This record gives sequence, C-alpha cells and structure tokens, in this order.
Amino acid sequence: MRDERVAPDLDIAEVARRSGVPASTLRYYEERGLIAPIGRRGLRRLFDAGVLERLALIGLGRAAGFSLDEIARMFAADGRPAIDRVLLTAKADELDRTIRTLTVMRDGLRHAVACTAPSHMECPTFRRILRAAASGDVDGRKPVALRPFRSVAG
Amino acid sequence: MRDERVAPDLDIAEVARRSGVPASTLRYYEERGLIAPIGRRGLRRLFDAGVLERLALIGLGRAAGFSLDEIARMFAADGRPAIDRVLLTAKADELDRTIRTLTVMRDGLRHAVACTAPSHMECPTFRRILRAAASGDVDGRKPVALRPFRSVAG
DNA sequence: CTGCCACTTCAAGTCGACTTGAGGTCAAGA
DNA sequence: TCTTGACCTCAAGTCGACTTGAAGTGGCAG
Repeated sequence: MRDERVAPDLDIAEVARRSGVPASTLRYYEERGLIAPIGRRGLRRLFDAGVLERLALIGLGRAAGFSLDEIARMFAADGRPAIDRVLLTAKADELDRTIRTLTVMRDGLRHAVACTAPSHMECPTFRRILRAAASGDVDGRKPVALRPFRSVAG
Repeated sequence: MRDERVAPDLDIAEVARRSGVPASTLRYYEERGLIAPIGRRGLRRLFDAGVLERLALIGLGRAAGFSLDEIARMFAADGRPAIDRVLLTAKADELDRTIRTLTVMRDGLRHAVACTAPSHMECPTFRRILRAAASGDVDGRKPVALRPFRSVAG
C-alpha cells in the first residue's frame, strides 16, 4: 500500500506559512533554544506539527511582555516536571500591575478626549489619574512587544 | 529686601534628583523635543519646575507603551489647541486591546499554576485560553516598556 | 585669581529581537 | 545529468531608547 501518512514533517517554509513566523525568526528561535527541529533532510530542518503549538505559546508569551529568555525558562518548566509556580505567580502579579497601569493610562486618554479644561494639567480628574499612576508605582521593565500573532490553526 | 524667590529654576541635576530621570536621559529627551530648558546659565541648562510634571506625563506614556515620538506628538496636542481626539481615542482603543491580551495571559499563568493536567497543552482550559488569545488577535506592535517611575512630588 | 568639578557636546556603545546579505549546499523536477 | 532555487550558515545591520566615554567649558568657593 501507498504511504498514507497525512501529518508529515514540516519544512521551515511550511512552519512559517502556518504560524506566520518568518523563517529567519524560526532559525533564531532555534538558536535561542525555544524550538528544535526533529531532524534534517540534508541541510534542511524538519519540524513536527507540535512546533506550531509551541510557537503559539511563544507568541502569547511575547505578547504578554516576556523576554525570549524568560519564555525559554518557562518552557523548561513546561516540560512537565514541577512547574515553577513561584515564577509563574510572580509573572502573573507583574501582569496585574501592568494591567492596572495600562488601565489608568487608558482612562486618562479617554478623559483627555472628553475633558474641556483649558489644559489637561488644570483638570483635577487628570491630575488625580496622574497621581494614581505615580503611586501605583509602575515597576516592570520588560518590553511588552505586542506583535501580530495569528491563530496557529492554519 | 533680599531675593526671596522660593521656586528658582532647577539645574539638570536637581531635575534628575526630583524626577528620578538621569541627566543623560533629560538631555536625550531635550534632543528629541520632549522637554526644553527655559534657558541656560553659561552652558548649563535651567529648567523650570513645570518640567517635572511633563516628565511625569512622559513616564506615564512610556509606561503605557508609547514611543517617544508618539508622546511628543501628544504633547503638541497638549499645548492646548484642539487635541487630536482621534489619535487619543485610537490610543485608548489600542490600550484596551493590549489590556485584554494581558488579562488572558495573566489568567493563563494563574491557571497554569493551579492546573494539574500532566501537560498544559492537554488541559482544555489552557487550550481555550490560547485560542482566545489567538482570536483576540493581538495587534499592537509597540513595546510597552514599563520602567520604574517615581512620584514627581519630590 | 585659581582650581575644582559639575556641567557641556558629540560620537560610539549597548541591549533585545530580529532582519538582511553574501556566499554555499543539495533535493528534486525537466 | 543538469539546473534551479529553496534552504543553509555566519556576520553584520537595524531600531528604539538610552548610556558611556573622551575631551572641553565655565560657575563659584576659597
């Protein structure tokens, strides 16, 4: 009988196409230890479909502002043996703080649009928002690089 | 009578001290058009106290992920004549999307901490979260650099 | 008047996350 | 078999936001 396998290994272009992640980035991620091909055909990398899910996870992590190093560390944890709950919880808390700051900022912007005070600095509401932000003491220092990130479904 | 002015101009070191922003950064911000000294004493820049508020605003903007260019543009609007409401609203919407993504991520992390499935990918809740994130179609591409940002009060 | 040193300028370096380009390899279709 | 061109490697470039360093200037305490 013919070979009927339906889910063959993917070549880098196919992974790029399905994930939306450029081939150059896939090579870079491999170099950084975030993904790994299951083998090679000649020089060419072969990936299995699982890489797509992994890329989705990476995209989500990036979207949330984690560095590639941090994501790699989480993956080590993801491997299954005892997740680093402390680390993950710390990250979640960090996100909470970021979300609060962003919310303040968003409200400030919406207010600025609606406010009729001659200058925003003269508007008590705006000043209150500023103060809230300042005292919320924004703390993170991680770049939250929101990148377009398409469904992994393909 | 003696000169009793109590709010004299600030030299760059004083602005740095009160705002927490390094002098090198203040020069850089000036170069980028975000702030301006009111004059010089010899070579030395003199700032008036208003710069502290402006720096607080800049910090807030940076915390929310705006680039220095974007912040500069908002300030032009801040000058008072007809705020660019369209721009501001767009920014607010952008923040809304970012906040949603971050919220998904945070929930995902908290779930990962609590979940007992052998691997996160086998957990339906986690997969649902991933899908939600993917379909929320994270869109921004601005780095949200959360930097420590202290109260401007001094 | 001197000298110190905080301030100045300008060029170059840094960091993360990639992208780009030159030059090379090789699987597969004609 | 030959050719094509997708894929490979490795080095260098890019971008934003700063920082660092070398070399110069000048306000002000002594």
